[in-house]
Amino acid sequence: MVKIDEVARAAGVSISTVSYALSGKRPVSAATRTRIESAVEELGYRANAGARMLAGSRTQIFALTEPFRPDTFAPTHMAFVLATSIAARRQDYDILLLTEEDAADGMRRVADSGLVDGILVLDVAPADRRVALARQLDIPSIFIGIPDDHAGLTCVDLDFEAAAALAVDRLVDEGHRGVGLIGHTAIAYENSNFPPRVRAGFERRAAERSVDARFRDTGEQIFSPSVVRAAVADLVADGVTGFVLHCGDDAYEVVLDELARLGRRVPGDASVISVGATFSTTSFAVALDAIPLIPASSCDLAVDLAMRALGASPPAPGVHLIPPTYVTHGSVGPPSHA
Amino acid sequence: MVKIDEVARAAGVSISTVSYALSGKRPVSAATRTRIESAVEELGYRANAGARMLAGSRTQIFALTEPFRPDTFAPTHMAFVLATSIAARRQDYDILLLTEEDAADGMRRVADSGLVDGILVLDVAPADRRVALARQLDIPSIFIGIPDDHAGLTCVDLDFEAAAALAVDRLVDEGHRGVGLIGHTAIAYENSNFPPRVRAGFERRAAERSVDARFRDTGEQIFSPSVVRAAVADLVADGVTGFVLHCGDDAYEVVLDELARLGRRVPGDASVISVGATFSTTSFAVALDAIPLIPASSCDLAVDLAMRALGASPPAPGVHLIPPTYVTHGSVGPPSHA
DNA sequence: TTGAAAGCGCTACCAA
DNA sequence: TTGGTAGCGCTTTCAA
Repeated sequence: MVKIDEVARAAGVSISTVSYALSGKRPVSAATRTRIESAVEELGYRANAGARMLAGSRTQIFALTEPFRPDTFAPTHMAFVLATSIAARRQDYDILLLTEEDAADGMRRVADSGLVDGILVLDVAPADRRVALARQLDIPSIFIGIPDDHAGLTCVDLDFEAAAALAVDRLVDEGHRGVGLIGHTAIAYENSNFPPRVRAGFERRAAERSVDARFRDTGEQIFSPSVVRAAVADLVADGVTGFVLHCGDDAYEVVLDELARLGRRVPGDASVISVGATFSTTSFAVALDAIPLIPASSCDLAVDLAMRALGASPPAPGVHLIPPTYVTHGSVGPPSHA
Repeated sequence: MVKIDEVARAAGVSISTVSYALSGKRPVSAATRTRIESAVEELGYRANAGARMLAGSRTQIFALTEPFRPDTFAPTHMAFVLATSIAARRQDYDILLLTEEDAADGMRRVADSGLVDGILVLDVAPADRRVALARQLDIPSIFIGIPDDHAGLTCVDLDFEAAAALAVDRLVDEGHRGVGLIGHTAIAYENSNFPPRVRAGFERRAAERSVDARFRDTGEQIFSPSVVRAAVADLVADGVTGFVLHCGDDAYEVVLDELARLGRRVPGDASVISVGATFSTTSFAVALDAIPLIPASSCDLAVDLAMRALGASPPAPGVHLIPPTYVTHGSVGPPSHA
């Protein structure tokens, strides 16, 4: 382990100059900087993490808390973890995983020991126990997702309500008068924060546009193909021609298959829009129009907010909603009877 | 942030006594220990992580490298990350995530900066670039999975070959003379280390037992239902009555569905054994006998080896294979024509 | 059984 | 533009 004094000696400067050259917190002449940089390169110097944490004011680590629940959709979860890690590395930060049963213990531990500079909170529940804790800690927390009680918190998320409303608008603009939302499992509406928001946006905009709106979930605890088939059949029977999908990818398959079985062609007889998916919607039997949930968008912003919270003028707490974007793939058109 | 000297003052002892009472590295009288512990409790003291890293010899952090590839099976991956984190916490260690494109950069960075005490390597490829690096670093690396070239490395994994052999034995013992392995996608046999090991164990034992062995993958790059259906149909036509499944859970559904469509009842006409699954095999149409891959087994052992590698007498490098366990659920019986 | 104090390797203040 | 050095909050050696 080469230390800073060896670099200083090799470059013929003082220790402090090496430190400043590396941190950029003090001007260093070009010539000196070059000498230092090549010394660093040759010796393979890397500042000791512990010393840096102790002497400096930053640990260069963010904690990421994500309570793995059994009903968690793994691919989406992984995508967010990955996106967070990438966003953090871009700012020279590392991610420390907090996956204990009691996430609160972990948060308190890393905050009180000064191990991390901030906490990123994933997989937020409507009534999340981490909310109360975040308010107590003296390091900033950024929530990716929006708990019911978010006063004083900094939250980041896709504007799910706007996304659902946009989907309804798109369908109604096309002439559909009956729209249906195929949602997640019933339990997801209790454990997660965003399914209810999609449903609310969907129903509100449908009411505003005076169209008939139906909602069906895709199972009780876990996804059930038969529940999905029944839901699709019922909605079709009720005159729904515009479908909004906000569910797992396996449910997508079933919805499309059931529509086909019922003789409804997409987009001829039925139009379909995916809302809030992290997976590609182009590899199904029909490529689907989508208003995607892009993990990188949320995570980049979250890390950015965390960085700013550590800065001289921390931004005020508040909810940061990311506007939805619509991607066309040809699964939406006017209803056939129109 | 309460510091150690405040605890010392509150307990009426010296700083060093507090440190020793907390670390247990020096005997402390019961009375003194009690006073210190209550002071710690009351003040909410927690040792500063940076100071500990700098002064001590341990950082209490392990890095976990896991290059998220597009063909990674997310649920399994997540299960391993979670199991690793839990195992680490049990030893009072935290997990730092390394998910950069170039995992090697991350490994070198955390090793050279002394940020972590060791590295746990996940999702190991047969020809893994992290192998060469692990040999250079001066902190221990533990591989969860076995690369082709593992000389001098410490590796942990389920004994996949023995697991496949055990499945074959079970089927042959029951009277089956034709066995088929439904494997992962073709690309997984290049990118991952364990699918080839299952296949090898399967084919070797089948040869030893003089039964006919067939192998089919479940798609080229990604899982394809039609490929699976064709595979099952072909194997059935070829007289296979004993099926070994080592593939994604979505392929399981298709295999069982296709067997049903072909009029083959399980276990009456065909017997099925799951090998190396991390998901439950009891919630399919038929509950399946299984030789599961238990993430906790591998990860507990890996963390244990990492801890020992940091100890006074580090264990010699080597491959640690975990013996397979067979779980009966009623999907195996004698073939109907026997 | 306990205390005093010398570092651990940096950062950043104070000088020059 | 650069250097000297006092900490940062612990751990651990040396003494008592």
